[in-house]
Amino acid sequence: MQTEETIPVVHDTEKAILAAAEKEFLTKGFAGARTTSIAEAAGVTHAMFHYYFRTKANLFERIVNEKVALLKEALFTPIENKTSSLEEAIKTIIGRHLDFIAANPDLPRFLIGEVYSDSERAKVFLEQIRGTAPILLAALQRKIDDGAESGHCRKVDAGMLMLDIASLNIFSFVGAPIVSSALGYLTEDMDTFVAKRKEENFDTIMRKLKP
Amino acid sequence: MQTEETIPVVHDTEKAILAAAEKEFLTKGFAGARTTSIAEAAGVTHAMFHYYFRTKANLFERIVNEKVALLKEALFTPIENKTSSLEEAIKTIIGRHLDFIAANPDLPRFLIGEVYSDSERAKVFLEQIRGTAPILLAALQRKIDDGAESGHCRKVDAGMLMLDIASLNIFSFVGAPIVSSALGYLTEDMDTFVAKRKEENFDTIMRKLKP
DNA sequence: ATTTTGACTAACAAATTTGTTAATGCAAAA
DNA sequence: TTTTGCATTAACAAATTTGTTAGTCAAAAT
Repeated sequence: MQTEETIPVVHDTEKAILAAAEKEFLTKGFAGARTTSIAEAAGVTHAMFHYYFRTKANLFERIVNEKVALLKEALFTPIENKTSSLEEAIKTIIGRHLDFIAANPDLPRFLIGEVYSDSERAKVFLEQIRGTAPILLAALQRKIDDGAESGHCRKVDAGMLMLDIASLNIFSFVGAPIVSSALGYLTEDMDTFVAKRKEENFDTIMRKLKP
Repeated sequence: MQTEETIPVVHDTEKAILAAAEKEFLTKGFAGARTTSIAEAAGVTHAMFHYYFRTKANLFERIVNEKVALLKEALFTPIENKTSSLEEAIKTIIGRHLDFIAANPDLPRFLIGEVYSDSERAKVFLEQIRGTAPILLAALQRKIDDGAESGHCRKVDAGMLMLDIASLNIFSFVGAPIVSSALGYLTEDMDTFVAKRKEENFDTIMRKLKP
């Protein structure tokens, strides 16, 4: 039995707590999360929580940072490609955004809730947004202006367009429990729904751009 | 001094607690709200909270019910008017919705958060939605189908269109702190912003409907 | 062989938070 | 005038929740 696992397996306790905490925080928010519940879900003593992460606020901050880094990476990778058309650029932005949300369906609601209820705690998030969003917006505005000059599209404000895109993409998930209660369909599998919304939202935005 | 206030002025304590609780619950959610903070904000002893409302859950439920009734009244008043065109109907729906959100800017985030974090507590909300939304949707679908037959618009799904409308309207407010961080404008006064978005969203939806 | 190190537990402690209760004062009814 | 009922307070109680600490145990280092 010494063939497998000669490599030290160490403790997965820390990872278990991290995973449990992520779920607890994302679904219940900081105020609603209980360190005892996290420990219990991780299958360890609650003292272990403090042993590894000291305080609740500590672990919370760590998880927020991790998630924000993920978001930043997914969304704010430049689409500067000179050859790509405005249409392709928008398709890329919508696609990336929607795929990311589908992979992290609890994140939008979580960030919205935390940013509002405590401007201090999720400050990192706003800082990251403020730091990187203008770059993406400037690039998009340039493409729109170019398109407008050659008569291919209307000259719309890139910021407002991004607000439209964000609204359409995010609310499909954030409002899901409410919408699926009002309508019936949405209970169909998520992949189909995401694919449908991706096309739908892209169409909506392109129609808004047409002269 | 007996000229004024011969009418019994009774206690405004109850009202003060109600007002403070509404603010606390709407901004912090059930988990984040503290009964002591509510009492303090209302300027009364925290025992008064329990004297008038027994439990935290009690008062919470009462406020949710009140808000949901308000929402229902604002949104689900029929637009059945036979004479009105599809365009007018949509303008009415968007206008009503956006005005209501502007008057209750914390409500969407609150409902979304509570519905998700505790499906039991804000159950009333989902029940109201399920009861009344289909009526509005059916009426809207009829108008769309009529318009499509006479070639005035595309035959789109009323549910999906409502999801678009809800997304565009709600997220303008829910995402406000985030968006205003990414962009600068939005710090201008709310009325101007609401008026702008109302037009903008109406335009977006009408473009989606055009053949 | 013994010392040390790190993961871990159980028990405790402190603070917060919700809820209760007995006592007080006061205004209207009896 | 007495009594009744209601709003209010202060103090207490119970439960929850976060955080600490002294000590155990096993494995690695010396």
